[in-house]
Amino acid sequence: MGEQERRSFLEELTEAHYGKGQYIFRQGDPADYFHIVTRGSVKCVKSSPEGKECTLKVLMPGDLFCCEAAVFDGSPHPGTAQPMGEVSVLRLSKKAYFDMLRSNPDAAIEVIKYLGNRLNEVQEQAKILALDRADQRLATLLVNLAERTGVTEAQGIRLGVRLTRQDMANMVGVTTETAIRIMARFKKLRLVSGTAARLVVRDLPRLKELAAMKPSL
Amino acid sequence: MGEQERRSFLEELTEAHYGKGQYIFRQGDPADYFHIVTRGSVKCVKSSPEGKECTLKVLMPGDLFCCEAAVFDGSPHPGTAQPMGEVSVLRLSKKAYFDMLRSNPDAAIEVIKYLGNRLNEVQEQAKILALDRADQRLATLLVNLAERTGVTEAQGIRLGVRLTRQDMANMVGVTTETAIRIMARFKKLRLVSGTAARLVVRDLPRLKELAAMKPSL
DNA sequence: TTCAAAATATGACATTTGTCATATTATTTT
DNA sequence: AAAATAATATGACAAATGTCATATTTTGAA
Repeated sequence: MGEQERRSFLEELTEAHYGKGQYIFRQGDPADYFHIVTRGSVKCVKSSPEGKECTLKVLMPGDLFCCEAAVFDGSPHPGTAQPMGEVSVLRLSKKAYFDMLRSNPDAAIEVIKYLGNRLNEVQEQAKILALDRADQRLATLLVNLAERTGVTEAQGIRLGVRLTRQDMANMVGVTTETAIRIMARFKKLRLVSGTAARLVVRDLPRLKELAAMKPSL
Repeated sequence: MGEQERRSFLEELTEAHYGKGQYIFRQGDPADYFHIVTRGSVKCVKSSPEGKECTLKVLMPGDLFCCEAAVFDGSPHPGTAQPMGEVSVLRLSKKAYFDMLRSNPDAAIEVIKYLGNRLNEVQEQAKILALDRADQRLATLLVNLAERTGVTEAQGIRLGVRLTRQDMANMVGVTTETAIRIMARFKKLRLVSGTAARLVVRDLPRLKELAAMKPSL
């Protein structure tokens, strides 16, 4: 890649900031940009015709969200991207993204790797939704978040994202009430503590067991 | 890409055939090849520690199955690839695949497009597993298969894949009994007819409605 | 601080789905 | 054709999860 080309990509790379209550894009919007999270976290949400919502993924800094299919074939965004607090993202126009991939095979391979990982991740998630009970799915979620975003503290691992029971419910495909009841059980068993703003995983190993176990506690 | 290079890729491209009862690869196997289906259909299956199974996707001719993450970072196959009847696949070694992507940006972009579409597909599937009832999920499955593999006949659209109720159950995350009961209901409503070897969708529009509808029939 | 809104909690009950047992019907194989 | 196997069917009951109502607590904003 020549200097010229590199400069032209950089010119098309802009940073955007979003806050609570805003949307980066919404389900059905035209897909004109390729995005990269640089600060904060972003929720990827899909909603059904009846208004029920499901959170597919929490993107962290470094994550791409391109909605590839949409960017390439001009179809609308299949879901909504919603900031969780203050967020910054880099945006690259469709054309610049495409040119970059064409002229930079290494970048293309990185994107392939990234998409491959995401694909595996979602397939694992689909398996869990298809086969596991609600409490197992919730345990799996807590384990993943603890490992991906957790900060070790005196009492356990504090999650790096603010998550209400409703958020968790949307991530594992249950109602808010069910999520609340299961979390109450987990709290009683000293597996977790705290709520939304300060959620702590106190017993990772037992949560992991529970995620793979038959009988519900 | 020079003639030399092209020839070297082709040299590494071999065709393999599989039949009923065999495996193309199994969950946990090392991932050494990139595959393309050329004939027949292939089931992608994941199983849980307790032995329950879930079918994530039926691959048709033209589909890639590379388990990208696995091919790139040397991790084991995250699932099993199982022929449904007689199947042919092209296999390309890891190294040849990688070289091909590096030297051929257009191919890399095609792979990115393909993976992007797959990602959307699985995310849609996850949404459905998270939010819809069993009968809606089954209706969605029948609609998709009718549109993807169906052949129009006098009585309706005949599916191009052999699918037992158990197969369907594994695809939508319910037990075999539940799939049987729901299919019995669909049959009574004249939405479908036939079993495994000869499954016919008789009323696509109503199945589509049902897939998006609140009350169960 | 005080008030309003959001989040968590809990009970009673309905619905959905799973489990297990057993029977019947198709399909393959011998 | 007969036997064996696989697939479909159905009932009775148990377990998981959803729904709706309402209360309490926590958090954030005026």
